[in-house]
Amino acid sequence: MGEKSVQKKQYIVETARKVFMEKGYKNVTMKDIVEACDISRGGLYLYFEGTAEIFEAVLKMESEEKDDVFSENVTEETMVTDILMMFLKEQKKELLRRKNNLTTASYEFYFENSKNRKIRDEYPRKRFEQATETLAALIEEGMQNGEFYEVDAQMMARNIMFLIEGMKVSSQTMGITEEMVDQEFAYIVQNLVAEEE
Amino acid sequence: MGEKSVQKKQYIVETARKVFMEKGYKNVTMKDIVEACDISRGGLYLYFEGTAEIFEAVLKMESEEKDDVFSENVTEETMVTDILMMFLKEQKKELLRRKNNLTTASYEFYFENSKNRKIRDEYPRKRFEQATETLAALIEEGMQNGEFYEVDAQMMARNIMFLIEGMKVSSQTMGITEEMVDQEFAYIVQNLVAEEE
Amino acid sequence: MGEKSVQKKQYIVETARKVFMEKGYKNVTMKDIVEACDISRGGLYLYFEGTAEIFEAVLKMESEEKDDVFSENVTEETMVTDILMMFLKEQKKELLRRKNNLTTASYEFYFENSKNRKIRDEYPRKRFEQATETLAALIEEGMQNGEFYEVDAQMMARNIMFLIEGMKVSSQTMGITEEMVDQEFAYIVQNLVAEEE
Amino acid sequence: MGEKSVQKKQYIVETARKVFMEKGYKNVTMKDIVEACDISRGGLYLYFEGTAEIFEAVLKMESEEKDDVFSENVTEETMVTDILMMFLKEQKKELLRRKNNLTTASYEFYFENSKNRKIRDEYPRKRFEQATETLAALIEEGMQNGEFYEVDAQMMARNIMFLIEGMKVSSQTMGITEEMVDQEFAYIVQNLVAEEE
DNA sequence: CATGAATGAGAGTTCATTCAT
DNA sequence: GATGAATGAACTCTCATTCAT
Repeated sequence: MGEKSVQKKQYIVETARKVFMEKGYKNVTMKDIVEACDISRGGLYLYFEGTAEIFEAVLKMESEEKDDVFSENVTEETMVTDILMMFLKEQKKELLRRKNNLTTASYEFYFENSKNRKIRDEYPRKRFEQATETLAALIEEGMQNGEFYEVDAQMMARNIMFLIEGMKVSSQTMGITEEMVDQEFAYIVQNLVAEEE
Repeated sequence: MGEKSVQKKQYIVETARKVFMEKGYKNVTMKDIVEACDISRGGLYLYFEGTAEIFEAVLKMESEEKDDVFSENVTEETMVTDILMMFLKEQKKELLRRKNNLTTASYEFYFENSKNRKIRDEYPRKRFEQATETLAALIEEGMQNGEFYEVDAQMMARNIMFLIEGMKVSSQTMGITEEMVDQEFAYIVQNLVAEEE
Repeated sequence: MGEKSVQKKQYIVETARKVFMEKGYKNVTMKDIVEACDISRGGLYLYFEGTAEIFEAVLKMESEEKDDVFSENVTEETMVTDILMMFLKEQKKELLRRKNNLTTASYEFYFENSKNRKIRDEYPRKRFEQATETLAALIEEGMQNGEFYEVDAQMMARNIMFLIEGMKVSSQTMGITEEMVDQEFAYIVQNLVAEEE
Repeated sequence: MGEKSVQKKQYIVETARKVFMEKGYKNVTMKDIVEACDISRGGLYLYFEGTAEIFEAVLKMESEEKDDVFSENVTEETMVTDILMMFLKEQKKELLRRKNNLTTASYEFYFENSKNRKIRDEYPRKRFEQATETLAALIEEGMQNGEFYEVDAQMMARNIMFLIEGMKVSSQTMGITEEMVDQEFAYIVQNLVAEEE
């Protein structure tokens, strides 16, 4: 595949991403994507075999682009508590974002492929585990420099991740308010950050 | 609709329930249900206008049948801690049940109807809020008789529910192990139940 | 068929008539009539084999009930011109009646059965010929007592009937105004009635 | 839609036209047209959304193809009376044509859409008014050069059109004979054309 | 006579996928 | 590579008609 083809593929993935954000995963047809991309029906099939493959490409792009809040804007001296705060702020933003949100589509895709080990391991699990690891490391660090209480870092990290996952899915089903997010996040911080005296 | 019809409607809902457990919500067609019920195409339409209506009937049935763990097997003298344990055990059972599981279908249905206030309020929100209320009342009681630490009961209840929600959705996407459930639930108990001395 | 059955059949025909006025002929299903009559599906089939038979019964009823403007309110001394005027007035009323109008349904029924000699002869042709005959007789009479010009009565009658037929169908397709009807009828009268001097 | 598609669309319209002539409007299904055209089910939907759209295309084609008897075969010196005769002859041919006749289908279509202003104005009304205008202009001309009696041209034209409309619909319901047409047309001519002396 | 649940044929419509150009 | 017309399978939904009660 030449240079040009790579660009076109990239273009399709980016355009399809918007469609998935709008309509979820299962509601999107090849026709929808063809129309959004303004390319030919046959043309799309030259690059992708179906919506599943396209959505996987979207997920791959997402995970590559993902800004790592833990590495950005962070210098040696940044306090661990501040990094945690930034992480939570970022999560809050995502939780409350109504549009430009790939959450529903992703869940639908994961459900559809829950028996496909490759997909399951590569996307939802990987995402969850990586975040958990990073968070655990952060907590560890916070504990070491006395910012955080002594806890089981791994355990705590996973707990936070499940909590966020629960809020994320709830935001797509029953809806959640900013107040609810704030309360939950305050609870996390309160259980973690040692009060300065 | 006569006596007989009510029975048949009930039969359809029960049969459809199995189909939804097997295939999720969006993958199920009227044809699937017709075949599962072994009735005629037109016959099904006498009772339901489409899969959405059938699924709603399934949800309604579910919520009516739902065994209330808080009220069963509970006498005046049962310790609050034990009731909590029973609740968590029940949740664990549901979280780990691979088959006979309406979770995926429910999420798909909620996603599909997330902009439909009636559905959103009547099912996912109601379910969440009722469970939260009951749990909060339980925590309150545990606090009063000294079994539980002093916490913000409402807050704690919601936190637990989001956690369970997170685990529930994770069980359908990346999968979770019994060990993970045990750890999380242990964490909950540890944060709540005052150790006897 | 007993007394009671005759009444029920009559009731069905009358009710169906309203449905046909509302929806035309081809758009009406057995279901529509069952619902309008509030009887059982099977019950309707005891009396009629299908919509065609019902509509024929409606037509039969119509032709029996039809008030004969030529015989009502007419005494020996009534002027022929006045009878003509009454006839035209009656036609005008029918032409302009938007609702309670069986015209469209009738045409649809006639079209459907245009190759059925029995239907064709019994309804549209009979209706047309009877009206033509009566009109011709009237014109004849008018000519004899000097109220009307000398014309070919048969010819003139048929001409008038075709004209009315044209306006009738036009009223159901492109629509016609009261003014148009008045002009056409004035033209008829002017060609027929000798001016008194 | 490319060159090729335009041809195919044209082909569909022409083929469908025959089907409508055969079966009327309401009796024709997409399947009928698919089979007549010998194309695939889905293929037809690439060009038309339903029978209504196809029939409208047929009507459009008809009105574009319509040979204008007033402009053909007419030189400066042709007598107005002769043009009128040609017009009536043309009408007669149409009235008596049993097959290849779109009349029934058109009426059915107009009935179905009688509340749709766009359709009503664009087809039955336009057709009627245009014909009336042309006829009125012809009569006017005939009056000016002394071929016709002095009459209200507009009035007369409309009268003739309603008469023809009445015969047209009658030909589809009760049926009409050549003799009847001749008599009516003779009557028209007699009322219009001044006898040469 | 009367009921109304049940049937199954058939219409409408949409989509993934192919293939000649 | 790219196009977009074409296909046909699959689904939704509605009705006329039957039949056990």
